[in-house]
Amino acid sequence: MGNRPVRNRPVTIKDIARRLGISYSTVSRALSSRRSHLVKEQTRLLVEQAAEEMDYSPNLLAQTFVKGTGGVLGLLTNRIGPEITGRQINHLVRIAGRHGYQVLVAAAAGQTAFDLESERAEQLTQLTSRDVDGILIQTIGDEAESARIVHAAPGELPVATFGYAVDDMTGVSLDLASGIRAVTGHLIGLGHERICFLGEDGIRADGLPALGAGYRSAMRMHGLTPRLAPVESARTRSGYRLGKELSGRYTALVCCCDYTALGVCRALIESGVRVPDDVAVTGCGDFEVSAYVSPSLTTLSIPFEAIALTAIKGILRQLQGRPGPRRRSFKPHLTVRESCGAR
Amino acid sequence: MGNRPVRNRPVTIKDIARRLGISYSTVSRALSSRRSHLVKEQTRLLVEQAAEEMDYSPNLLAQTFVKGTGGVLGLLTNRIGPEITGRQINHLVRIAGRHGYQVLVAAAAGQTAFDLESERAEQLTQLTSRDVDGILIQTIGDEAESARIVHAAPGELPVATFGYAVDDMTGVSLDLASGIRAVTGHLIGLGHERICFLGEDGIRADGLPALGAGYRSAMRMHGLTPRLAPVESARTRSGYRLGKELSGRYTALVCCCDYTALGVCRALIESGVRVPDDVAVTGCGDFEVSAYVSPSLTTLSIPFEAIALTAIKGILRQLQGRPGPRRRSFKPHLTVRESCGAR
DNA sequence: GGCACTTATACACACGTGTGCGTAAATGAG
DNA sequence: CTCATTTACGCACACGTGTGTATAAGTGCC
Repeated sequence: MGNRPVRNRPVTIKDIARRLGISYSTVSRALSSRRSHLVKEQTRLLVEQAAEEMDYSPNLLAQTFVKGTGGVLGLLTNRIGPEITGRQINHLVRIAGRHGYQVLVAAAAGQTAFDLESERAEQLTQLTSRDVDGILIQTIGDEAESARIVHAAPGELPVATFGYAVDDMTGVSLDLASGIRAVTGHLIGLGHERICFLGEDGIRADGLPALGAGYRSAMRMHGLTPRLAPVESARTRSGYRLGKELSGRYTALVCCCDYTALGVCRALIESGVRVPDDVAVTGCGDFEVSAYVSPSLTTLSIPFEAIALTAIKGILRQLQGRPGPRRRSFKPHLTVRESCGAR
Repeated sequence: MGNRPVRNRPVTIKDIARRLGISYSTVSRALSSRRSHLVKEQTRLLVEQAAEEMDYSPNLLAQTFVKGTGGVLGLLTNRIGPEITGRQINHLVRIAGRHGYQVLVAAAAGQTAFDLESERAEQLTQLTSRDVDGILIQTIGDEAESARIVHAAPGELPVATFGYAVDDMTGVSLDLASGIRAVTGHLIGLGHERICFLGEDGIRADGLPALGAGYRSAMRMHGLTPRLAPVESARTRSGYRLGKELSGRYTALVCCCDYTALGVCRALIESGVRVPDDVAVTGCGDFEVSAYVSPSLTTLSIPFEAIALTAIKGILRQLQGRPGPRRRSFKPHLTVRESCGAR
């Protein structure tokens, strides 16, 4: 890190004031004050014209500094699959932009779980110390960090989580457990009994781990013994490997991610196992391609865009002075296609 | 909007100074100055201990304000496919985070092309007026805005474009034209003559429009007449529609995007056309699923992560005072799989 | 034309931090 | 013990903008 970089300083309101021979507070009022009676109409016009000519643009950093508000939302992402995270960032940025906000993205890339937690806390304080107007927190996949997050997020700063519910904070949660129960139930209804779940075996009842829990509860409800195959990551490659191993041992495979499912399908097909005739496969997420692959994928449709929109609405609501936690839960929707053999 | 939000003010160096009965400039030096001889070791320890106890964290906004540098990179995205943009944002955020930077993302969502250009300019000045340390500009797909971008980006602020080359600015470009020539040439080598390109018909020789240009040049080189089918967007749905229309009129379809290609494949298969036996299909991008669908997709592999890394390296280089434009070009790599019938 | 009153502008301080410079304290040498 | 030198700290200003308050200028009224 070197010293202050030398750049051609942009014009400030002081420059405008100097040129017009007036004080810069007058310029400030002329440009920013809504109550027009504080500055003479003629002066305002002069100032605006000069600002235009001198190509003035306000220093948003200074404005944020003094006003404590500056049109930026913070976003703390989570290390789940890059596709989901990337897609969510994209949605959030677009929606925020529509409301006049830019998005400051912080990512924690810790190696160990502990590193990751403390890194997330660190990133959060960085966001707050930059005086963002609100913070969006993606909460899926990591364990037990909610308390720390809540603690790190200071009192009145608008915060919205999206992923699983965190205590009584404003946020958007996704009921993955009920969704995966629906998927599993659907397969059972089709006559399957040897059904395996491919994903991480979660304890907690929400977030990504909820998938495993939901699967187990559905199996037990029908008197079937649950079988879980742990997956390294929610990627195609990982599903492919698992598909090679599991080939032929089950009649149905419930995957924690569409990419996992697609990898599995490929592996099965290469091994001469037919999908869905020999083995049914389901995914989770309903990615863009999932309706167009062959066989098309039976999966859980997740309203990613609605979730992003609702999270941002939650922030905006708090910014408008309507506080109080406001929780909203989305249910994923079972989309039946070819890969489960139901049609 | 609204007045300054009331929050529990975080502790400042003044609070520490008050508690210790010393001046706050001493506190500032104790906490930030690298040259240890400016403050007594004992004082430094006292200050650090107090800071720890009071849970002090520096106001990054104020630091940025006074130093002109604050660990934030700006990113101006482009409205190409949400998948590519999302993925690139994800890469950039992760890599930037690894170097201690957060990323401030600005998105322009203009409806008309003109709106979009002026919005991009607006977003750019917003980024600079927030004193970001550097700006990453995604340049793919839009026309003729390079001049405006260059103009809007002030003198010495480190800037790196990625996408196509912009004048003599530091950046990363992607030679899509040569890539698509390789794809087209490969199909011609397989004996195809009735080859259609599915994408936008570009004039400019770089960026996404370069795909059309590259295709045409390859066709002409072999004495074949180019045929172009315009695509609405680089999405599966759009490819699917086109696939229904074109079914059977060509022996090979060169698509501008993997998603387009997958949509096309689906449409063809539904119509009873076999891929690759009856029609060869190729994509562009080599997305995560493309190796795992059936038939697996012959496509152009684009080193998205390397591009992101190189762009950020370009910014860091300038920040370390090694200026001067530094251009780097990547060539996409032809990845032959099943959908073209070559294996 | 003087007084009360409105209006438009200037002055000064604030936001939190960094830093050049002056100065008091501490230290050294003679 | 005195003077020169180093060391550690405080003062004051800066970054660019917003805003409360004092004040000068303008206006109306009798």
